[in-house]
Amino acid sequence: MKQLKFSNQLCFPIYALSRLITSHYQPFLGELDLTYPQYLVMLLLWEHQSMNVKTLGETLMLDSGTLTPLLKRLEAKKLIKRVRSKEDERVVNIQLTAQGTALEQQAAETPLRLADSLGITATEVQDIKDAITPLLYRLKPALKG
Amino acid sequence: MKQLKFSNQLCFPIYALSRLITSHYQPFLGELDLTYPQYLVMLLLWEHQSMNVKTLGETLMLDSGTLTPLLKRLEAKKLIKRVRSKEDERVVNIQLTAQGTALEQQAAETPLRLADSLGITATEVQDIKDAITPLLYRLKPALKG
DNA sequence: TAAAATTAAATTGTATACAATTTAATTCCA
DNA sequence: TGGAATTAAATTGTATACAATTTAATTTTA
Repeated sequence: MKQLKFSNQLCFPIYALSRLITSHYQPFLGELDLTYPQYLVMLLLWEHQSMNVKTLGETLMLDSGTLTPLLKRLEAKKLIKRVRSKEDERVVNIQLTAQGTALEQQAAETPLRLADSLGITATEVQDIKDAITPLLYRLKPALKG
Repeated sequence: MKQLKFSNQLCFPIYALSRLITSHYQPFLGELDLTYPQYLVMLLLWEHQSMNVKTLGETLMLDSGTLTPLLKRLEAKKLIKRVRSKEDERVVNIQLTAQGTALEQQAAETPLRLADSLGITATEVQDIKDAITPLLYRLKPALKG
């Protein structure tokens, strides 16, 4: 097998699928005025109320160079507050505003609308997760799925 | 199942894995002075000698807004030439330079080195491809795998 | 055949990504 | 305990992504 043949690459389908799924999110996230990475941050905050930048970064595998400006944009939209910790002044805690909390209701249908848009079944979701999760965990042991 | 729970999302593992694999390419592609998207373009050109921007864009699922500056950077590195078609002046053909052709030799070990870096087996590669390809094709019928 | 529609790239503007460096705060430890 | 090492964010700089618009060339069609 010719290793350099484009069609033999594994990474391209993953890279392409990632962008393709993100584009399917766009109409729904557009209604919420969120980008996909912003939506991931909001998902985590709806679940945990407050997280600091480091923990967000570990969970999303994004560094402060990506997160700091992203969080400033969420703050500008008044969805979150960036509060420097009293105990450790190096740490910035990200907290939901009332508006940010309220957005969860509007986002409630997003996963189902996305699944419908992708035309994907629960079985297929599980098959894909089962196939890629071992690799993901092996490459990034710290990641909490 | 709470749909908005972060851990229940399908897209995040794909998004994270895509970036994680790209980061594993980095040391090898760095030796070639290529980014991952630039490497994908070079893979296609090594296989097809010449492709126009539209065809590259269809294959990689990238638009001219991404490709035009990327191709200008490859041209600046003297790996490709951008030649406007005589038959249809709207079309820009991308051709390998001698230097771009020669780079294929240096890149020859990249797929094996990546597989080694990921610690992935041929079986696992196939499982992942099998799991995601149907979805990829369904969402983007034009894509040639 | 000439205006209308379409097409291929390029351009513009916004938002990630990420390496590398910087800044400021905290922890280590001789 | 006080300087060295470490840590958390922010900053800087480069390179994607992609929506929307623009430009120029080609094709359609009235």
